[in-house]
Amino acid sequence: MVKILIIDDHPLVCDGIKTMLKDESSMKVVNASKTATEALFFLTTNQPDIILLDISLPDMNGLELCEKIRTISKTVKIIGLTSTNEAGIITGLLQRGGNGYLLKNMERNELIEAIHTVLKEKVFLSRAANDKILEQFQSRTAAEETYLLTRREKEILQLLANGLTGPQISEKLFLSPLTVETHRKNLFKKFKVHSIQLLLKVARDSSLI
Amino acid sequence: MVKILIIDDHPLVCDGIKTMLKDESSMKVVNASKTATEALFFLTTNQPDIILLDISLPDMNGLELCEKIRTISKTVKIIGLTSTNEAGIITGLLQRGGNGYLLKNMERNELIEAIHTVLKEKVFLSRAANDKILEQFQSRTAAEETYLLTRREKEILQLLANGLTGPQISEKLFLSPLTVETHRKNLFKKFKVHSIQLLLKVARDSSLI
DNA sequence: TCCTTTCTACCTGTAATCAGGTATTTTTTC
DNA sequence: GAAAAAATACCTGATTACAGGTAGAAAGGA
Repeated sequence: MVKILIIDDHPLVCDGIKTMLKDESSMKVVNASKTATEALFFLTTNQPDIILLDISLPDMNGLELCEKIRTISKTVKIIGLTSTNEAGIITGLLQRGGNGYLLKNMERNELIEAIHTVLKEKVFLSRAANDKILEQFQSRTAAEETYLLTRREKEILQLLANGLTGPQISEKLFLSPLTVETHRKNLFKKFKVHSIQLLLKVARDSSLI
Repeated sequence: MVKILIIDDHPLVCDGIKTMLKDESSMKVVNASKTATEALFFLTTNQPDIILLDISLPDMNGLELCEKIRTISKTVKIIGLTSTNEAGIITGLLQRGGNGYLLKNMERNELIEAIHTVLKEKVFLSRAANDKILEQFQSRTAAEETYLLTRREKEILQLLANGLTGPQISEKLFLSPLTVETHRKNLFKKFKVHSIQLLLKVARDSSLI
């Protein structure tokens, strides 16, 4: 009997998962915790095989909780659940000992498949999660390839975004003000702008700052 | 028999609502549409009493769909569903003929109460939604009271945020460049900054632009 | 109708930005 | 070790931003 712990503060999600699993005679939802604290307490006396873990909980970040659970149990399989498909969260979860990732708009068969996969010591990523990681990688790469900022340019850009003036940046980085000017002009050329305000606007819109 | 249409692309949510309502003998979920298109098609031949409407659908904004549904039926009660508690969405829904608003982390009794309330021709807002509207109002009021920008100052601020220079703004607003300078200096004084970059940073952080 | 607020415009002077480059040194890559 | 890239710094000149004000007109409120 596969024992499943749900950690999610949305009753809809918990009820939905129970409904999806009710015909799986080999699987049983043993608890549904609404908070990280509740879950951790439950885990002091219980050992589920699978944890379905919402990434955004009221009292703790899901990634943080994943890490804590992993120190408590090396063997429990942790599948992340979230509404939004973000590459950073996916990789963050896997780096903290997570075994899989599902979006809340999953279908029943996908949930079942995820559980079977992680029980076989494999990592499960939904197709959407896979696509998102790839897309994000390509997108960031494209953005970085579009502008190809050097190390110094990135640094100057960030300091400009923080509101520093050219002279202030030259003082901070121990450079000649004229050097900072040159970097600024190089940034203008790369971003095809003619003012610091527009430079910051485009950079912000491109998620570079 | 109260006929309920669910419009939501998350199977978990649909299953969860069905589970919550299964003991309500006077209520029946007659359909669960995953997209706006599917819902609108369903509504050509069916007349539910209640619609539980997810605000973010794959093929249409929920507020837009609310408006469309309202042109099809003046009497159906529409309760918005969303994960995030945003005052703008809440008021937007009500302005488009919605009858209520629920967060997806609702409990079963809250869903039941919402349905009963809107059937009595009343507006239902969850406590969280009510609190959010009040908080947002207070927050914006506080921000506006803090800075007390005049009409022209707000205009200048927005144009600066769009990347326009002083001379460009003077041309656009048919003002003397010196007038724009004065407005800019007044903004600096109110925000206690000494550069346009910092002005925009603070204004952005305060959600004024 | 008067007072207050907002808007408009001006002044001198300094600092920073912007443009359009050139050129040398250092670091990185092959 | 050589070539390429990055970093550094410089030049003249023009434009814009910033500072610290003053002052009158128009609009709004009491």
